[in-house]
Amino acid sequence: NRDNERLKHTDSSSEKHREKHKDKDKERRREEKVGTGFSYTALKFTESVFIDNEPEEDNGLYSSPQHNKTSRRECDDEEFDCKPKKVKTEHDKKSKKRKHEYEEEDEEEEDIKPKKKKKDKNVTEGKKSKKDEEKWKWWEEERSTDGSKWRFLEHKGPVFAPPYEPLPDKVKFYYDGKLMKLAAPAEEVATFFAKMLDHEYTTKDVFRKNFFKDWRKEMTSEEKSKITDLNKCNFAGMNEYFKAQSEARKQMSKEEKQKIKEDNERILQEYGFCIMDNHKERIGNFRIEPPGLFRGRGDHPKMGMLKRRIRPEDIIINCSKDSKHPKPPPGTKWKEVRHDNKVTWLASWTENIQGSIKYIMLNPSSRIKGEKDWQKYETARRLKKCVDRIRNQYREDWKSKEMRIRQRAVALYFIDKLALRAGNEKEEGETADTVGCCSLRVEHINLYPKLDDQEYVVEFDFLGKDSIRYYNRIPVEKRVFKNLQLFLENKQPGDDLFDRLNTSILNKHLQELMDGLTAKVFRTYNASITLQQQLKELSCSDDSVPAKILSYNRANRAVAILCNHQRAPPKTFEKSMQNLQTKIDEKQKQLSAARKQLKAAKAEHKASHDDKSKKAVEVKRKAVQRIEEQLMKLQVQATDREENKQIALGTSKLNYLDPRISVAWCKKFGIPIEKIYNKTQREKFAWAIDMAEKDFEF
DNA sequence: TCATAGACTTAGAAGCCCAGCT
DNA sequence: AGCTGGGCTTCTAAGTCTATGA
Repeated sequence: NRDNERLKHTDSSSEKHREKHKDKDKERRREEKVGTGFSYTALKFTESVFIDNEPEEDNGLYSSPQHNKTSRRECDDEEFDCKPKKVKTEHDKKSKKRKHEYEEEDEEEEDIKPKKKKKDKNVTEGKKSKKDEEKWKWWEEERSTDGSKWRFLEHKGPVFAPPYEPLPDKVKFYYDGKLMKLAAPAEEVATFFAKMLDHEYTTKDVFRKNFFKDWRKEMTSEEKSKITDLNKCNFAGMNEYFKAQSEARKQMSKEEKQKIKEDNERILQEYGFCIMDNHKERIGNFRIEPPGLFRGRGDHPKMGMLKRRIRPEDIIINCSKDSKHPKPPPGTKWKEVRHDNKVTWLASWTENIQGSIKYIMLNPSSRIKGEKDWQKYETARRLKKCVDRIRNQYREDWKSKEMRIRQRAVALYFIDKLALRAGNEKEEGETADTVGCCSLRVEHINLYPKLDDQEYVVEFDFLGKDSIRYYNRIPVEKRVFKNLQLFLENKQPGDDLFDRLNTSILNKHLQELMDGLTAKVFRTYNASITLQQQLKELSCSDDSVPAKILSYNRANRAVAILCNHQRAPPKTFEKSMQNLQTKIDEKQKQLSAARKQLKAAKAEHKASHDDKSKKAVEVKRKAVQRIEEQLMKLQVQATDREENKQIALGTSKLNYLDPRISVAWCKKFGIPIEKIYNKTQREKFAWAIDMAEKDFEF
């Protein structure tokens, strides 16, 4: 039912509504709190009103959201848990996987310098320590229990964006038809715009307005007085210059390219790694974001604003006291150097568009990220154990006489059934207007008591994270439907659907249901359980390897659809599909030709019965078989690609699917892990690849 | 209790790069 | 040898959720 059409931008006609009523809502809530005793909504929830409206009909049976059919209800099952505080005991008791104890003191010096010489003899110096680090199995070691994230941290600080290089004089900029030479600051900002000329961003009103406002701030007073209208600016010369530059870069000789590559590699080796607790770890983003024009997604009110250049004076460095502190570039200072081992970042700065903090952190393959990731899936597995109880509970709560509890229960049902995000409140005017579950507004749903042959259908249509459209029509249980009707009463399109609920209330409730439970755990849980279920359903051990992989991708796709992970159809999609089809057609022709030959060979053999013709038949038979296989492979590829047109598998693979499910599947069906995880993914999921056996159950 | 700051995960797009083709 | 399509990597925005402090 899902309409895949993307819509990254809706008209904002509802905005005014929203603004108006948001205030009203808040007032209403406040009023109630202050304690006038009751509000109009509270009044409605007397028992009698309730019973009148809703005859009991709960038979206790329902098909659980998604496909999960676990019958286990116990939540206190003391299986392996990933929480640091519990690790010690559980490790000792339960985990057979952790192969050796971690002895802090002894290891202090060992691993910084590679010590395992045997295997590394023939490896070059640079690769030696890397090889060694790749093999570090942090998942077999103890975890800290005191909330500290590390004991030792040393790094060289971030790499700054290269300074601005003024344009050569031959590059012309015209204002109102007249040649103008800009001073460096204004010129730099102008180049940001000029580089984007082909992008549709630059045609948008908001973008242009924001850009122009910020650009003018960089101008000299003389420039400022002259340049008053963006429409009179001619950036074409600059634009061409940059195009020529990138063309020239492409045309560079092999040697030049090689040199650049080597330079990059050197920077990576110097700045791309840090030492955390005796291990060399890869840093995720060691380069500071260069200045440029802010590109928000969807209808962002701040698009086009100038993202200013970050200087050493903006940077806070985090490292251990007893480490070699990173040096700021000559003649500069850090904003601060601190030693906070309760956080994982190495450096941070405050960004000027939203005023939020940006961080330099480690790569997903690092221990610190991996542990957290592992823990995330363990929490989701704990949810699996008690999800039935929680589902029964929220179903009960649909009948509550308290409005806030009903809203909470219906919202939770959506989060569970549809894998919606929690939906924090956002500051208006600061970001694009997007919503999640708790922040849904009346205008985002439509109710259909009957639609086609289905009853109680809810239609969702809203922009979610990244302004990706969520569109779905889904039949719900009658009680949910009735509740929604109630929530909608006396509301305007811009009002909150769940006016008595926010993410903080919801998460507090979830925390009471299960330790560590928050809204997003449902997404992780439902994604992973769906993958496991789909894999079970779709895989067939008799299938060929490509067919099995198609099954895997389909299972992955089911999850991506559940989580609404969309992508813009690749620009070259149609063409590449056509190319593939041509290949298939050709292969088909080849096949029928080969079959004909086989037939002829058979006839020949029948007539002569000699050895030579028998061999010929065999040869032809083999050929037919080979071509059939090739054709099948192509057809599978085409199917896979077609089905994937607007669906992005990467996000779920990377963030929602317990990698142990995939690893176990590979082992069970004899698929090499490389077929489903590329190098980066294998690095990130090294822990899972190492520990999951074929019988792993999520 | 509430708003805000801070830390960290999740997200799609853009750009790069290289295998496989002509 | 050059071209090109597509996968991989990088980038950074946009979420979630917790901590903090008034």
